[in-house]
Amino acid sequence: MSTMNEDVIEELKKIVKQKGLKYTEQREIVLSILINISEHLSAEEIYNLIKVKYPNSNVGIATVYRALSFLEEVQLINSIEFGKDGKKYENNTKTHHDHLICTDCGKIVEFLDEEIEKRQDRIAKKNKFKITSHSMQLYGLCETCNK
Amino acid sequence: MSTMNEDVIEELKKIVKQKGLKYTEQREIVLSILINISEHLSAEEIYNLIKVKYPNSNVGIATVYRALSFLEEVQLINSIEFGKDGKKYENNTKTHHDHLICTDCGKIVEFLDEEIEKRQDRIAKKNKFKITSHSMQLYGLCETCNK
DNA sequence: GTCAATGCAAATCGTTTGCATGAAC
DNA sequence: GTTCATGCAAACGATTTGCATTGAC
Repeated sequence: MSTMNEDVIEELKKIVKQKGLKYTEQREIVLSILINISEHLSAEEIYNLIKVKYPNSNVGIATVYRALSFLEEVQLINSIEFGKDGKKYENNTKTHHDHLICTDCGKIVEFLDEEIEKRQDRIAKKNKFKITSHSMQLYGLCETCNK
Repeated sequence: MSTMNEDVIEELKKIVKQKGLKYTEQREIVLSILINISEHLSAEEIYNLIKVKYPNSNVGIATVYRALSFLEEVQLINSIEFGKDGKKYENNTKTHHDHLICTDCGKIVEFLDEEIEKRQDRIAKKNKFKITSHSMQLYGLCETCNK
């Protein structure tokens, strides 16, 4: 385990204590899965990974959903709506970015365009909206699948 | 009924015939609903509207879903993923646009920013993706809900 | 008459909930 | 010991499917 990962776990402990809640192995496991993988995972994929990586633990799918909601609420992870592929989660240590998604093989490329971000803010302002989040996905075929 | 609406119905008849399929009242009703309303509707909202507007017809919810898939496939309508609000449909007579969505009252503002569109294409090209579609939603609070 | 399209009910998928039990504090 | 979190199974909402029937051609 890297130092960074332990930091996030410490952060979780702090938040849980501060909220007067209880620190459980299950929440730590769900967070660990997302910290140690760079992919975007669905709740079910996380559940399956837990069964592989922590075979001695007994974590129910409902607990995975509950842990994910909690972790998102306290901003330790993010969720992204991947259209027909449903909701996926990623850890929140990375900076904001959007996604380029191959509809054939599922490959995902992350990108960030400052100018687009600025223009989004401008559009919101023009329409008197206070933006809380945005979601932008470009769907298409990656180089390999386009042959 | 305006001339434009009848045009779209004619288009549907043409497509159905060309594909060797059958022209049914149900498909026409679903398309009519979307043509005559400027809102974004879910499958269930369309189903309920049919019961109100065409009380003598007997259209099942399954047929609504099947008609929507078909109409989207032949590009007469579009669907948009509205995050937690699910999938919604709109007719395809309008030009491409994105959405600004109020998470409180559900208000939707459509917008188009040429520069953003251009930059999206550029990002795709740089990553050797062939874009087929994109989805961009800005979520936030509208003026009224932000008070 | 043929074959696609329909209505209905059952099935499915992803997610949430109620509740009795177990674990953290 | 109290209270929160869990596992399990049942419930849920949205969508899909199987199948016998109907309707377009």
